[in-house]
Amino acid sequence: MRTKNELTRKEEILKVASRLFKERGYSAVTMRDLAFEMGIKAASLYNHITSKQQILAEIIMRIAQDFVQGIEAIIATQGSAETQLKKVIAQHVDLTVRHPDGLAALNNDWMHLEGQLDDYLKMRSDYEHNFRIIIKRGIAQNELQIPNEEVMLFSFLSTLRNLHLWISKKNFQDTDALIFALSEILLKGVVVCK
Amino acid sequence: MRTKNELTRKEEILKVASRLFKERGYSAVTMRDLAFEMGIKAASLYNHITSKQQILAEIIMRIAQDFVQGIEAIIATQGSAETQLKKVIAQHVDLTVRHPDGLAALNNDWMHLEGQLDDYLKMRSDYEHNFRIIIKRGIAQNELQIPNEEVMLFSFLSTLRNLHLWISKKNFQDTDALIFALSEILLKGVVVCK
DNA sequence: ATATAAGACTAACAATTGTTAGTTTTGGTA
DNA sequence: TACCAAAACTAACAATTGTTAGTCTTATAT
Repeated sequence: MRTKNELTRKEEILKVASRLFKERGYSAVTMRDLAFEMGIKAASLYNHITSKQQILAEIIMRIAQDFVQGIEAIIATQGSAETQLKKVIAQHVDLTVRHPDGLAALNNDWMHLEGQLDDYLKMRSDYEHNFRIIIKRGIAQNELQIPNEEVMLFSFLSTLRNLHLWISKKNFQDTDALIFALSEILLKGVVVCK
Repeated sequence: MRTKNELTRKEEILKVASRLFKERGYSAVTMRDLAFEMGIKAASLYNHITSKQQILAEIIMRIAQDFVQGIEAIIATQGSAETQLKKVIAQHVDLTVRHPDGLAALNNDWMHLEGQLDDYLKMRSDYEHNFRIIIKRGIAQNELQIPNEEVMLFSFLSTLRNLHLWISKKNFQDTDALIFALSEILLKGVVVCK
């Protein structure tokens, strides 16, 4: 029971911390804020975690790992570039649905990582590298038609990285519908095809 | 000369503050950090500004006003929905080029506004309201073909709001080229039209 | 040259920060 | 029941926070 409860309580802290980091940002959340939301005193947090910094690192690095592993799996499949891009979109939606608050922290507070900042930056550039591979293959095979690869990468990632602002909001119901709409809008645009 | 210098010095503070807020976020920047970057002591800042909070508010509200006024002017023109959307894109690029750091602060730190938070939120929802008007008109006139209006709004705004991450970066040269590429990608998508 | 005011400075404040040490409470197991 | 460890507590710390009060410096306009 020791191990099980320890994990549970620590996970609870990470969950509450994610929400607070999303609402106010890492720097504006104090250990006393976090403790209050947990219904305990600040000093008690340290029975479960070792530092505020560790909380942030754990929230961010777990999710970052999921993304990197995910896109590597997608690259390994044999689909067309369009199919792979749809899978990337679906992965972003899926991970955002599962960790909406954590993704906000990842997006907004990664620069407050200390010991693991370099690791994070490496993972991010690996991810973008794999994204570019998909794009380049699509262009080479005449599947994609893009005026500027980097602008496309930026545009896609801007939308996908901010999904947490949309999900965990008022009228979000259907994951599959969101994936479909996003795929259509990102891949096929919005103006009527002439 | 009094007024002129006062403005200049204060503007200098706002400019340096914008950069620091972009790099670390409002809460993580101390008045001593800001003063150090200005080459003076923290207390001296208060000869030019009244509080840290006022710095943030001034940075954000000025830019927010530009956006609201800009989209109202665009709505007032007679162009097609596609033309108006291109103007919205161009406006985002233009304002981001002029205030890249300020836009980061606006995006990331608006929740730390105190007295003017409600004003800001009203301006943001006004802006989105006007954006929706353009979209709805385009749909009504069969110019736009969209599976989900709200997802399209979200996708556009995610990209446009994060332009500061792209601009003020390595290889950015040509504003017009960026506007063109963004318009193509956002409006016409990336897959080859069948 | 001198008056003036803009704008820098030093020193200090009360509050808040993350964290530690040491102690008590709690609840399940022997 | 007695024990034990998990997990809460109180109290305190050194550092840092935004800000104020009061003083000195500097440069320009008379």
